[in-house]
Amino acid sequence: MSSTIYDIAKKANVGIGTVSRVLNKHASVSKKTRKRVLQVISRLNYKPHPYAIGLARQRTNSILFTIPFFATFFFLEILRGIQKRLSDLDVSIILLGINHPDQIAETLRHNIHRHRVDGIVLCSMKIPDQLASNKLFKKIPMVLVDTYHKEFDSIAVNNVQGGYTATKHLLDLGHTKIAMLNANLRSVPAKDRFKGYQMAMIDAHKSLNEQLIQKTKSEYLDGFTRESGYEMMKELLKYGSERPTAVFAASDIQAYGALAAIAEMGLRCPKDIALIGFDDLELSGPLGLTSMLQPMSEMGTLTIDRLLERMNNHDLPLYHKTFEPTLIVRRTTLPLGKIIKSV
Amino acid sequence: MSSTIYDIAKKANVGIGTVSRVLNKHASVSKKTRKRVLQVISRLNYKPHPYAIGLARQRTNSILFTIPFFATFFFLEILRGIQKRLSDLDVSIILLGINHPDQIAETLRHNIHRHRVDGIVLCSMKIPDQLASNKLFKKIPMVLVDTYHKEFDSIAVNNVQGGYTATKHLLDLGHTKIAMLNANLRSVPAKDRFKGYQMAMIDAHKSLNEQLIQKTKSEYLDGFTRESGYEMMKELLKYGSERPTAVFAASDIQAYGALAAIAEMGLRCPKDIALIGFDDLELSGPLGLTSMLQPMSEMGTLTIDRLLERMNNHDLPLYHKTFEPTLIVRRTTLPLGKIIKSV
DNA sequence: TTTTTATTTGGAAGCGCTTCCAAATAATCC
DNA sequence: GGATTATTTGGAAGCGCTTCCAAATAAAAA
Repeated sequence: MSSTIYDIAKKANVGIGTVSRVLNKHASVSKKTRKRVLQVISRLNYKPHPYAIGLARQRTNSILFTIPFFATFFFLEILRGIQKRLSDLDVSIILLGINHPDQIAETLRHNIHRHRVDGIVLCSMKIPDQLASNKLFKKIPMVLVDTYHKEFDSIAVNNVQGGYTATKHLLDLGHTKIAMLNANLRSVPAKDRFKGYQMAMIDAHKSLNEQLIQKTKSEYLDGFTRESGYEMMKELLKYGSERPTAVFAASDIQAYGALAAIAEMGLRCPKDIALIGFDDLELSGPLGLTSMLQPMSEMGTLTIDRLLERMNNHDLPLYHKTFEPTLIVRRTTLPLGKIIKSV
Repeated sequence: MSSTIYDIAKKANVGIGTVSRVLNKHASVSKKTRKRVLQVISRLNYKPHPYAIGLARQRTNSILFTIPFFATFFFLEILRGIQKRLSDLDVSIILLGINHPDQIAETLRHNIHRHRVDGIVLCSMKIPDQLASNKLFKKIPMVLVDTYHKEFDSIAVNNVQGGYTATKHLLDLGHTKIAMLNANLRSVPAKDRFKGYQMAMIDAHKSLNEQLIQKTKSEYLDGFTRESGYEMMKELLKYGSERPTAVFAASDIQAYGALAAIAEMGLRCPKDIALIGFDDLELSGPLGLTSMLQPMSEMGTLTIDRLLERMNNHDLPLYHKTFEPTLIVRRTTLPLGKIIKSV
């Protein structure tokens, strides 16, 4: 049906080797023949068969994009950055959601063999040392995103700093009873943001009140869900007059749930409770939620650049890049007195 | 590096044909040899090379998932349904965003050749007759989602009915000055929802006030954006006391923008203005937005089922399925007097 | 037992490319 | 001019599978 390299060779009166050389921009083809071949190629609207290339070159031109569970906004943004970079390169992405952290090594191994990927992007999951020492993972190029291990390239956000900045922002507004709505601590970002919260509180000589530190009960998505935020906020509001005056949510999506819980009790942000999230999702603007911005799309493109470099040269020195999140102040943490009308 | 079918054949003392037959569950292999081969396969942790299979079978096991522009929530939900169905089948999805409707035919043609996909899913775009009559598209299995053309299989939502139901809901609440915030009419769903609006108004013997019918000025995403909804709502609010008492937005995302515009003017939903959206996105619950629910994930799985069937048998009769959207009533259209506290 | 028929098996050819080596051609030097 | 070297070219072999046909084996019939 489609034309092949043989058709091109015949029509252009050259050998298949020459056609291949033209396609791959090898130097040793005379200008004249190159032009002739290119003409035939465009006349027949010829496109090389990606699988044949993959088979012959012993590469699949595909990478494994691995995330915990399935699509949340954060990963979609990263993915968008990755796709932007990859669309020119004929590299395809195989999406892999990992259900349980214990299965990382086994699931990865299985999919590496099954899809014969050339490289791996691994998001937000703690890397067990046992995995790092496995020879299979020494051989295949891998870049970590939003997590860290000393033996692999990594692109991350400084979540500790972000947690610190967020908490500091609340402290600066004069709050002292500051609660945190956290996610499951097996999630690296959750743990780090919590660490930042603790550090900021300690630096400000505030006591860490266990009552104000909410832990998610949900397994699903590591607790990075609206429902989880809603539940935890409900808990905090049960304290009545003892309730916190400010809340740091480990993610915007949880903050959305918290907003709903607050509104349901007839309370207002920031008059009754100040609220800050993390991620700066698209809807945080319209909702007026203060948040910590992460350059997710940029992280995605950088990830691919790095992975491609490593695929080309396996012996590159390790690379670790950390982005600093930026505080975006909106209605939910306006200083009292400056409050504008809310939705 | 990885083992091949030859390695398996040698270790199991059979020919490569037999190994292939075992892998593909062909009948004519004796139980004894089958067992022996399977043992070797699992001992060597052998996985067939997907590209070699694709090359030999003359299929790529991939489909093209085509959407206008890039990822909005609606497509993500459809995609989720599709992935659920496809994960078992070793079929991969190539995502393709089309920037301008005029380019559909050309972009599709280019990508069909380039990726050699086995099938196509095409979302929400009007199919030019010129495309339908093209022989390339007669040959390759294709399923339309959220749009219709008599010569292709299609899975759609009854947007006319949805628009009608939404408008009727507002009419039943006693509103007479009902505005519509629309998207670009080249979008099939936008046009149909508008048609439903018109029909409901006419059936209720209400006049169609041109002033109350807002058309998007935005090209981006066909105007299915928060910004567009915000702008259009602003326009409506300029009418002062002449402003509508109820608004039907062509999508939830536009309704979110409208909500912001309403709040900004110090008005409240539903006290001052009742509002209904379309899509029932995840955040419409927490925001209390009344909306029309579409079974998107279900549409996705059905789409794939249908596409696979057609890939297996090209001569199947045409199939058209229409889902009815469901009205989900929330705060923004509560009858006056029943209003609960808002965010 | 021998023939006939049904079941199982082996492996060559082919899918569309890349890559390598040897051969053909062109350019340079004496 | 011929000898030498550099550039360009053709195409066989191989990537890991499927598929088909012919051959081997087993089962059934005579």
